[in-house]
Amino acid sequence: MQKRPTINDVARLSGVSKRTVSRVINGASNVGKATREKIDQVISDLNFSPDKQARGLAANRSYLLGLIYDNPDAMFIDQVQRGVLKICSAKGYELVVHPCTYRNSDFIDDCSNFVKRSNIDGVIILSPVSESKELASSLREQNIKYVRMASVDLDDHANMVVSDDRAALSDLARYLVSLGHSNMAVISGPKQFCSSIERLEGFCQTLNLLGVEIPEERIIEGENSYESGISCARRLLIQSPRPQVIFANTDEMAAGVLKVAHEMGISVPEQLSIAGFDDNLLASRVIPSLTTIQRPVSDMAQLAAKKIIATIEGAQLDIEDEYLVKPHLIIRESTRRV
Amino acid sequence: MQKRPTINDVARLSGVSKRTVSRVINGASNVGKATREKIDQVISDLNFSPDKQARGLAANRSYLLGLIYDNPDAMFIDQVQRGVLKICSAKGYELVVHPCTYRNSDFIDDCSNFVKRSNIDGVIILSPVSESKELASSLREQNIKYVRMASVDLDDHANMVVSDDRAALSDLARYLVSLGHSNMAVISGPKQFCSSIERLEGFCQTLNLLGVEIPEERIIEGENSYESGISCARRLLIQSPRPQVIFANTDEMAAGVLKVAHEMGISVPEQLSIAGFDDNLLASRVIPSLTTIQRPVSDMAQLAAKKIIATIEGAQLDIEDEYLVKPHLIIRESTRRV
DNA sequence: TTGTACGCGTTATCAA
DNA sequence: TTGATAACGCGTACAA
Repeated sequence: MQKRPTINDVARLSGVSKRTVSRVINGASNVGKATREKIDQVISDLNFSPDKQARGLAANRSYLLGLIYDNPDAMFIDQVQRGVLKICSAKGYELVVHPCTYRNSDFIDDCSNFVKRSNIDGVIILSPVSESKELASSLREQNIKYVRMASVDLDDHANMVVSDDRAALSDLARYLVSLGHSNMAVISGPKQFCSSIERLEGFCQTLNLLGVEIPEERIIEGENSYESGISCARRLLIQSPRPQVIFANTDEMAAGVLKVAHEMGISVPEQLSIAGFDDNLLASRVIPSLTTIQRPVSDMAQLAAKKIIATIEGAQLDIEDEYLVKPHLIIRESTRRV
Repeated sequence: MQKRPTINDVARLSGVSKRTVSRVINGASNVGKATREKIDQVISDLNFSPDKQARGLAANRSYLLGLIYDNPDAMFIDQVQRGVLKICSAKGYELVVHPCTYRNSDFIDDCSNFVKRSNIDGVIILSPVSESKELASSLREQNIKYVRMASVDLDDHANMVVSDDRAALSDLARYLVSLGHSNMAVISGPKQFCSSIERLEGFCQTLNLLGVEIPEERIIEGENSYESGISCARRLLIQSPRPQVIFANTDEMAAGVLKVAHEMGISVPEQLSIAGFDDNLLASRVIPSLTTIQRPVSDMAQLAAKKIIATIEGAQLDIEDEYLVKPHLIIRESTRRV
């Protein structure tokens, strides 16, 4: 096993100083054309690539990107990771993951330590952790660049990728009304998350516009989990008259509703329409498959990666202005005309 | 924003040389007790932690662990990542992820480049990529430590964590026979994966022992996906007499079988018992919920992390001998006595 | 038990 | 356009 070539080897073989090689590596403009070509040749002959450690030590950069999240949806996480990697590995960055626990009291410290220890150049934060003002300001203090993925623009657009959940739920509302429904109920997400509010409001406000009102007792707060979906559905489905539509804040909860409907002998979608959010793996596998809302997760992740890298490298790109993406409605079997 | 403290600051404030501080950081034994305590005090006062880059540059170590995989089961990936992190972040390592595409022709190069670029100290490889002899030897050439997670011990035990799928399927076979079944069918995984073979053989051999034979036309090869489960189930469920049990190599495929049974009006589990493998999210959400086999994924991941770190740090631990874990049967609603 | 001095592979300052 | 040379923060022969 031979040792990795260094910048010195390149310099020696090219007959120039390593400073010049360094210039070529970093794409500086002030290098003679012939010199540059010679060096590029030697680099590719040697299959040389600069050592990240040394580079980081000298330039105070690690070429490492962090990903912070506390999200139970594994499929979402996986899509984000792959999306981010598609961009960042092409630009010479690696991705370091850091799942955490939002509700823990040492959550901020835990994340701060992570960015400190790992020396990452920047970090992408997924919802719902991304909604934490404290985390964002802690990172700002440490002078760590970040991009937050969320459902509301709670920061400079350069630091945000937002999914327009509100608009998506407006679409869902319109669709359900177009099916002739008016007797609806909602299992919302925890009210402390902006995303829950956005979705709930987007849904209800559009319904109001269309002349449909949801009575207060038909809007209950769930915890986004399957079990929570089950217990909320039980409370909703014993009301009389029984709701004919339930929108659940996550597919997991929608699956819980489906389960309860099945237990109670309520047929879906004949007697009850159900809609979820996420386009989780479940959504297409469950019988009947779920009408739901799909965010362009990979696109969002790629956008976030582009933004964080642009910020780190100090590029002044138009990309800073691009920040809003719109989820779209996926109609499956769980919803039907009355 | 103040600058991070360095080893020099610690040395100065403790009134010793940095060589001694270095000894304390790295847990060398030959340091006076009083000196050590003094230094530890200063370190915690300053909230000092050694810079990974500098450390890596000097010692030729990066304190980075890699994770290589090509597995469509996001939940599995997520569990592995969290399991690995539980161990490695406690020991001062970070986790760098690298999803890849096994069937691509440049797969080996892609992974080699990854370990080279990222400077990781070691890598954990998940199945089915872990079954690649070529990847393993390529890593060995590059002198990168690795641990492979698989269903067969295809390497030194120090480099392996194996899940005894064969034994688990033996359990499933016994269980199904105990329910009085004998009329069974199998949708196996792709035959080029060892895991598919292990599961199939574990199942069939135990059945044989118990006097149950599966005719050849009732063992068909799927691709582990939902769609594949659907097409295989169609072929199986038109056979007459119709099989009363189908074991599918993954829960995804089992969900496909469930779907087809539903379409054909075959009630599960009354007329057809179904079993899967993975304990995927689906398994407990689908109606009826799936009898399946669960691997102790987090335990396996933690074991793998312990092993890779032990190898990197040259520790001669007993942990090298521990390598086998056994998945266990989870009985749910999709299987029933005839 | 402790300390001195150098090297790791890069970037950056300053001069030529 | 190029090149000596000093950082960067830490580990480690070697010496005391």
